[in-house]
Formats: sequence, C-alpha cells, structure tokens
Amino acid sequence: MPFCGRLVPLVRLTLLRNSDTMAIRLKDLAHHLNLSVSTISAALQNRDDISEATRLRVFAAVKKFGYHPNSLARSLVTRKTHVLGVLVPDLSRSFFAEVLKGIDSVTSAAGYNLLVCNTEENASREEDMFRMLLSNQVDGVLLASAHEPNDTAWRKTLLELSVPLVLIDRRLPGLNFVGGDDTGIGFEATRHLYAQGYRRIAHIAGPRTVTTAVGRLSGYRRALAALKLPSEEDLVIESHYHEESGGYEAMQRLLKLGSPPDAVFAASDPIAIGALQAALEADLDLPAKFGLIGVGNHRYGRFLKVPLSTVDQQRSQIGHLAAELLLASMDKKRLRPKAVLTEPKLVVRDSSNRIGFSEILATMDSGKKNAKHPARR
Amino acid sequence: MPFCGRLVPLVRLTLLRNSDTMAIRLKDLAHHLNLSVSTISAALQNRDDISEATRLRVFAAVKKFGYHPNSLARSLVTRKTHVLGVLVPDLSRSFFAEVLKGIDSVTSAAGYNLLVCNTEENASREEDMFRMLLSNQVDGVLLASAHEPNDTAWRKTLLELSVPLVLIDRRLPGLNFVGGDDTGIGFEATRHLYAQGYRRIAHIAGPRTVTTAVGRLSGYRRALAALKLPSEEDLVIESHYHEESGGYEAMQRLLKLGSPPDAVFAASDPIAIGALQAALEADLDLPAKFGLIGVGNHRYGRFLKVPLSTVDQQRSQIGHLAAELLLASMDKKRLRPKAVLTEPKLVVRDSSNRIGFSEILATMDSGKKNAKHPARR
DNA sequence: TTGTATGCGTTATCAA
DNA sequence: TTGATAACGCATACAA
Repeated sequence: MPFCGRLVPLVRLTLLRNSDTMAIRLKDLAHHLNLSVSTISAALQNRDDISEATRLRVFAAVKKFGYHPNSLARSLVTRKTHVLGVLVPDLSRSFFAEVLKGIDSVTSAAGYNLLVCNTEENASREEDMFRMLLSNQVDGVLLASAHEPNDTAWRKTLLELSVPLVLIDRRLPGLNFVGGDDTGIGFEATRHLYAQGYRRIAHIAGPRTVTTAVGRLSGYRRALAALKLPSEEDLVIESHYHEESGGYEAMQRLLKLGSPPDAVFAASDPIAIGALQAALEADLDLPAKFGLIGVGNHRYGRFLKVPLSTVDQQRSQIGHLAAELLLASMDKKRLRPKAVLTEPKLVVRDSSNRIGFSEILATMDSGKKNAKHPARR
Repeated sequence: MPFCGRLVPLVRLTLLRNSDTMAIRLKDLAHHLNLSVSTISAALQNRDDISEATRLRVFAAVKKFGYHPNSLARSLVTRKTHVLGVLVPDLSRSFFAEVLKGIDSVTSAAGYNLLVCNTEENASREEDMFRMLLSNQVDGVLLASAHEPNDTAWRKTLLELSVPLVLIDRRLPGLNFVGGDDTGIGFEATRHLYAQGYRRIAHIAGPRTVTTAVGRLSGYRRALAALKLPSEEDLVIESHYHEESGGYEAMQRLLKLGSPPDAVFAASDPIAIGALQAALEADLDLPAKFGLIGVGNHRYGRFLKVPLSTVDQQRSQIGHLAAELLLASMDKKRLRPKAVLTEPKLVVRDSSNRIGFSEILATMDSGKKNAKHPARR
C-alpha cells in the first residue's frame, strides 16, 4: 500500500503545537518522549505493565507541559463521564442550596462532578434541561421535579429512562426517592401544638401541586383525627411555599374567621415567618395565646422577633442520602426502587413553647412517635 | 446553533442495536432511513443544502426513535462544549446561591450549562476542581477563589490561563472581575452610622484573607478619615464572615472595652446578627443608644428581633454581570481585563434608624455619595 | 514492557 | 443534494 498516513500538518509536529490555543495531547507527550500514545495512556492509568522508569518519565513530562487529559475523548470511549445531572426548581432557595451542597459533598468525594440546572419550577424547561443532560451523557440524575405529581406522561417517561435516577424532595411512585417524611412532619408538628395545649389548630399549606405540601397536609389531618379534633375546612389555607407574603395573607384571613385558630402549623418557614408578622401586627401573644410552628429549620429562625419553632427535615442529610442512593443504583443497575425518608426533628422554640418544654423534652416527645407513626420505607 | 432536540421524547424506541443499554446514534438513523450519516448530521443542523423532504424524514425519525445527539462526540470535533465551570467556596451560603442563580439565568438563556464546584473554601481543592474543569473542556470559568489574595503563584496561573475567566466576589488585579464595591460598601455603611449621629463606630471585619473583607475595612477607614473621626485599632475586630457566633463573640469583646462603641458596622449580615444577639443580651437600646448595620441584605434581615439595616451589594446582579462578562470575553478572546462593581444600596431599618430617616431618604443620601466616592471601574 | 490498529459518535471537507 | 472519508483525543485488545 502506498503512503496512506494521516495528513498531519507540520505544525502539530512541534511539541507545543500552536502553543497558545491548543492543549497538549497524549500524542505530543508521546512524540516528546519517543514513546507511543498507548504507553503514555497506560502509564497515566498507573497500569502495572509499565516500567517504573517510563512511568516516572511520563509523569515528569505531564507536569512539565501541564498536560491534562481531554475528558470528552476519554468519556467517548469509556462511556463514563463522571458527571451527574442535578435539576432543582430554584437554586437560591435555602432548601435546595443546602441539599445541593450535601449532594456535592458525597459525589465529589466519589469523583463525580455536577451539571446543575435551575428549572425555575417550570415543567417544560425541566424537560429541555433533562434532554440536555442526556445529551451530555451524564452517568446519573438527581431530580426535584417541577412537574405536577399527577402528570402520568412525565412519570412514565421517568420510569422508562435508562439513566439511573433519584428523585429528591418530591416523590413519584415507583421511582427512587429521598426526601423528608412529609406526613410525619405534618403529624409531629400538629401533635406538638396539641401537646402544648392548643386545640384549634389551623394549617397554612403549600400548593397542592407539590407532593411535600400534600404530605404535610395529610399528616396534619391524620394528627387531628388521632387527637379527636374536628377537621374544619376553614382552618386550611393553601398558600405559596417560599414567599412570606403568602403566609402573611393567609394568617390575616385566618384571623378574620368567626372563631380564629389558636395555633398554626405552617408548611414552611417562610410561610411561618409571614404568619408571624401578621400575628404580631394583630397583637397576638405568642406563645401564650397563639402557637406557631414551621418546617425547614431555617438558619435564622431562632433570630426572629419570636424565635420560631420548626420541624427540621434534615436538608444536608437528604443530599447525602440521595447522592448515595444514586451512586448505589449506578453500581448495580437493576435495583428495585427505594424510598428513603429522613426522620423529622422537632425544634421547639418560643413561638410554640407554651408550657415550658425544653428542646430536649420535646425531642424525647418526638422520639416516642415511632410507636404511633412509624416512618414507612 | 446545532440541533438541540426540542420536542423529542426522552425515551427512545428500542428497535435498533443492543436495545436496552445503547443509545441511538446517527448511524442507526442513517441505516433506518437509507441515508448517510453526514446527510443526517447536516439535516439536523438545518443546513440549507439539504432537501426539505429528507429534512422532514430525518426529524420524523429523530422523534420516533427519541434520538438525542452525543455532546461528547460533537464537542470533541467542534471544540465547544457549551459548558461553563463555576467554582464557589460554599454553595449553601445565600450569597453564592443567589449569585449562582443569577449566573444561570443568563448562561442558560445563551445555551450554556453549568458545571458547579463547591471548593469548601479550600485552595488546593479549588485547584483540583479547576483542573477537572479544564479536563472537561469547559468554554469558560467563573471563579470565587478560595486562594489568599497574595498568593502570587495562583494569580500567575490564572493570568496565563487560556480559558476565558471571570472572578466573582473576590478580586485579583489584572483579571476580569464582577463583585460588590467593597470600599464603597464600607464607606457608605460608616457614613450612614455617622449621619445617624453615632460617633464611636466599631467594625467587625471578615477574615483578611478575603478581599471583600479587606475592601470593606478600608472603606470603613476611609470614611472615618473623611469624617474626621479617630481610627482606633481596638474598634476593629476580625471575625468569621458567615457564622453568627463570630459576630456574637466580637460584640462581647467590644462591650468589654473601657469605652465601648456606640455603633457597629458588621462586614456581613451573619456577623451583624450575632452582634445583635450580644447587644440585646447586654440590654443595649437599639437604635437609640446603639446602631448596627450589616452587609448583604439577607432575605430575613427585616424579620429579625430588631430589623437589620444593611448594605445590599445586589447579588443576582453580580451573577448576571459576571455571566455577561464571561460570555463577552468568550466572544472576542483578547479583551483587556475589566472590573465591574455593582453599586452598594443602603437599606435602612430599625437597627440604625435613630433620627427617623425613612428608607427613601436614606437612599437619597446614598445617591449623593458618587460625588465624594465615585465607584471606580 | 511497549507498540499497532481500531473505534467511540460526531462534524467537516470535498468529491460524486 | 448527498455520501465517503478523515479527523477530534483517548482507551483497549492484541501483536511484537
């Protein structure tokens, strides 16, 4: 066969190539060291069929020329990108920010990087970004979905997906999930208010399009039933999850009721903060005449005008567990879907601490709950 | 812009190839349509040298089989990944979470995705992750560096980098930068306290290893000088940036001084919150006897026991501007480095509002500043 | 222990 | 308007 080598421009034969614009390749190192590309590749992987001498030469050259491998090329052949996709509705919400950090602490230790997407609570945007993640050949996906829970088409899509997937915060049946035990949260919060002597307990809920809100509401209702309290529709108001104004307005409506509540379980800390504002403006006496508890254990809850009781769903723990579950289901592909719920932790502060339970006692109280309301898996 | 797979089902039909494990390739479509790979590729890019008829056939097949392009392969040849790297010290801090969201809102609109790294305020970890980003062939990098500002080796590395780079929040000379005007922040905060009649103004600073802390301190000093107030070393305490406990302890030390301050400019809202706690425990009367202002305009500052005055450095704006600067410097490679400082906005609340200036008046006051202390670019 | 040949899925060039 | 072929940078089976 006549000359049929690749037409390699001469420039590339110079060691540093177009020095400024182009990165060093294995080929360049090979040329410089009078070795073959495959030898260098083997040396870089510390394979034991390479002599110590050349291994050292290779590493010296790598250092000297500042070589770093091209992950695109590598991933193209290994079919592994070491990149995971994360889709959340709003990066700036402290919940997702803390979950994300929890995820990262596990995945980065395992050598994975995060391609992070902000879906802006928009379902079609979420689908676009999901497609992008698949195009980018991510090894797995963590998703807090913006789709409505009854969107069966979307659920079907997710079920048929071939990439390992773990849902966070918002659950769909049949899929891996890590999140708070929302029913438990609602149950515990309500039961706590009852234990503090409040008897007319209202609930300011999150939007019913989010599964966590549905779960917390249902926990609230279960607790009312268990405590033999009547369930009044007037005492449940649907609001925004993460805007104080929602809680503020809801609280104002509750106060206008013929017989207003003496306590409120707010589905989130922002809701609770808004409600607190309205309660203070109405000169309610917390916790003597009015009790309030939120969800989320926001960092600044204890610095508020009235330090806020809350239920901690253990955010960073959710991140850790989700990342671990994802890594595990990447390992052995066909694992049956698993749901992991973190245990709700009652954090009692002034806003609901009427009879002087200390946080410690309250925690003990919460400990008993497993008998009555065990976390399901 | 190449084909991005809009309106394409996420799940592919599994007729071709090793059905379950392998994704559909151009080759598979080509085989199915009796066309060549290059024709399909051209059709997907909507190139105008492809007949409308085949273009439609191709798109139909794409939809039918749920094809989505392999970005790795594409990027390998186009030398463009449409991925940007972001390195921040702590994803869960509200500042970086909000900046990140701001970044994402402009980059995602421009078709870029974010590879996000949490450096944990650790310089060597930052270098590792930076290397990883380069391996991943990111098209550009946004960096809030954990390196000490006088680390000349690191600065040299960054200066010699071939990938477009924009620093955020923490500045280094000679490099693109977007962040708050920290000297201006320190100056305005201090001047505001002075305008409210406080005369013995202390500063609880951030760690001097972070340029923002240095800038705010220097703004504080400049203001003292401009206002003919003495600069006393006792009145400056270095603390942690984002832990309330730091501000708490610093405040306690200040209160033990022979002649304690009558006002504190805290370098961050968390510091201010800790200081507020200590001040309230010491029964200080805010704002009558004691004034306090922080930096950051944290979402919950206005709900605190004493609503907190603060200087807003405009977080999401920083994200927007940083992303725009990065995209611009990716466009025309050799742009001389640019520093963009957002204008500090005074937010006056109860903690420093002694003589009853409304927020509006305070804003006007802040407006005048440009005469005395113009933001430099 | 090292080198050769081949292919990963795509784009780009140029000929048909 | 379409198709064959050569890259892109790397890993890997197998030959030397």
